[in-house]
Amino acid sequence: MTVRTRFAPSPTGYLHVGGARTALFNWLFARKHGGVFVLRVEDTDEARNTEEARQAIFDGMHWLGLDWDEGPEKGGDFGPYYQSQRKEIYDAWFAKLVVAGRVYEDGGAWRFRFERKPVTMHDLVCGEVTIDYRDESNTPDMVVKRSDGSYVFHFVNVVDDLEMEITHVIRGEDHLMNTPKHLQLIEAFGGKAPQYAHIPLILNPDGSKMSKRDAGAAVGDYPRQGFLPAAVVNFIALLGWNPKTEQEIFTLAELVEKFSLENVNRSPGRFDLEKCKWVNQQHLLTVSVEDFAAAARPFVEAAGLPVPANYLAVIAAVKDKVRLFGDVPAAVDFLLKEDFEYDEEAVAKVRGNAAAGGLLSALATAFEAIPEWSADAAKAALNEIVTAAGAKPGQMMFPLRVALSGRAHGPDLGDVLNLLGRDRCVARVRHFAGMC
RNA sequence: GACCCGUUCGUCUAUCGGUUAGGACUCCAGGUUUUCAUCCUGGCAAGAAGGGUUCGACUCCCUUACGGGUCGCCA
Repeated sequence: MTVRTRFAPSPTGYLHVGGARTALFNWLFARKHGGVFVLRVEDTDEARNTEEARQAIFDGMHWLGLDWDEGPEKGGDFGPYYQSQRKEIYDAWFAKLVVAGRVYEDGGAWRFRFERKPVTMHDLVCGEVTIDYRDESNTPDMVVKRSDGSYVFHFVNVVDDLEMEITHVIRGEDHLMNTPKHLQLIEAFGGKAPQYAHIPLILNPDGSKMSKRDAGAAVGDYPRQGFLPAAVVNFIALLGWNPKTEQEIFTLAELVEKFSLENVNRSPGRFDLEKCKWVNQQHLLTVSVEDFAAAARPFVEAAGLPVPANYLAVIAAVKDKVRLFGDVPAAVDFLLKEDFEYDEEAVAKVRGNAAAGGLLSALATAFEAIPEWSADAAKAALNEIVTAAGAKPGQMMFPLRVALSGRAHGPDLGDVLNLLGRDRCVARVRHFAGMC
C-alpha cells in the first residue's frame, strides 16, 4: 500500500510558517516513502475564502519547493481537489449517515450522533490518547450539515481523506481533540482510518501563539527579505523535529532521507529569527558567486544602487559576509556610490589616533603617484609611509578602512582597494584626512 | 470552567535509570587575519516545584505550578 499524505489549507489568509511546516512534514513523509503528496483546498467557508489567499498559498508552496503530485494545477484520479466542487460526493456520503440513523435534525442543521464510549487514538507523535465520549457535556453531538445545506469541516475533511485514500494525516496539534470526532465518523462510515500524527505548534519568541501579523509568520515575507527557500525549509524542519545527530544544515534531499515521525517532538517550539538567519547564511555559503549575484541583484536595484560592470567582483567581496540577500545593498553601497554615510563611532576611533590624519594625507599623495594601480601596490605604499613614520603598518589598516568605506566592518581591504580603483581611493583618503 | 497535550541553558535541542547533563544560535574572551569577515579555542548558561519507586533518577509514578490546545451551523 503506497503512502498518501495531504496538505489541506483553507484559503482564508496567507501561508504562515506553521502551515508551511505542516505541508513540509507531509511532503517529506510522502517523498521519504515513495508515496503521493496531495494538495486539497478546503474552501468551504465561502465568506472568508479569497482568490488572493489561494494564490499566496500556492506561491508559498512553489517557493519552498513543495511540489504536489495531485491537486490543483496537477489533476489526479481523486479530484476535484477543491471542496467547493465536491458537493455531490458529500451528499452521497451524508445519505449513508441518514440511512444508518446516525444524524438527526436540529434547528435546520444536521447533527451527528456520537457513540457514547471512550475513544482511543493511536497517534504517531502523541502516543495513545483517550477521550471519554460518555461525557456528553464535553462532547456534544456535532453539526455536520448546516441549515443552508453546506457541510462543515469535520465532515468534508473525513470524507475527503477517505475518498482520496489518505494513509497518513500529519497536522497541527490544534486538531488533536478533533481526531476522536473524525474517528467516530469514519467508524460510522465503515471506513478505514488513516494514521494520525499531530505535530506541536510554533510559538512566538515570547511564547505566545504565533499568528498572522507576527514577525516571521508569513512565508511570503521570506523571499522579500532575501532568504533562500532551502534555508527556510531547513529551519522550520528543525522546529519540532530533529535527526538525533548534531547535523543542523540539511539540503531538501537530506531532509527527505533523514525525516521520520518518530523524531518529531511533543512540545511547541518558539520561532527564533536570528537562528533562521544563521541557517540562511550557512546555505548562502554553498551558493556560487554567479547565482548569488543574480539573486542579490533585485535587492541592489530596489535600493536604488547602480549595477556596475564589475558587479560580480563587488558581490564576491561581500558574499560570505551577509546572512540575507536583503543585507547586500547596505554591504555594498559604499562600493557603488560616493555619497555614503560615515559611521560616527568608527570615525571617532580614528580621530583618537593623533597621527592618523597626517599619515592619511601622505598616503593620498603616495596613492596618486602609483602608476599601475593594484591592491599590492597600494599596500606597499602604505607600508613605506607608515614604517618611515616609525609606526606599524597594521595600525593604519583600520583608518584606511574607515577612509574608504566609512565604517569599521566590511570586505577585505585588498578587495576594496581593487574595486574602488586609484582615483576614488585617492579622493576618499584625502577627503577623510581632512575630517580627522 | 471542563477535557487533552506538554515542561532540560534566553532560544532550538541530545539524553530512552548510573554522563564532569552534550551540540547549535545569541553574547563575551583569546588566537589566526598587516584590516574586516570567515575560521579555531575557551567561557557564560539548564533538568519548574514537592512527594514517591529504586542501590541509584532529567529519565518511571503521583500532586501542584506554569505553558499550549480544544470545547462553533470557523477551518
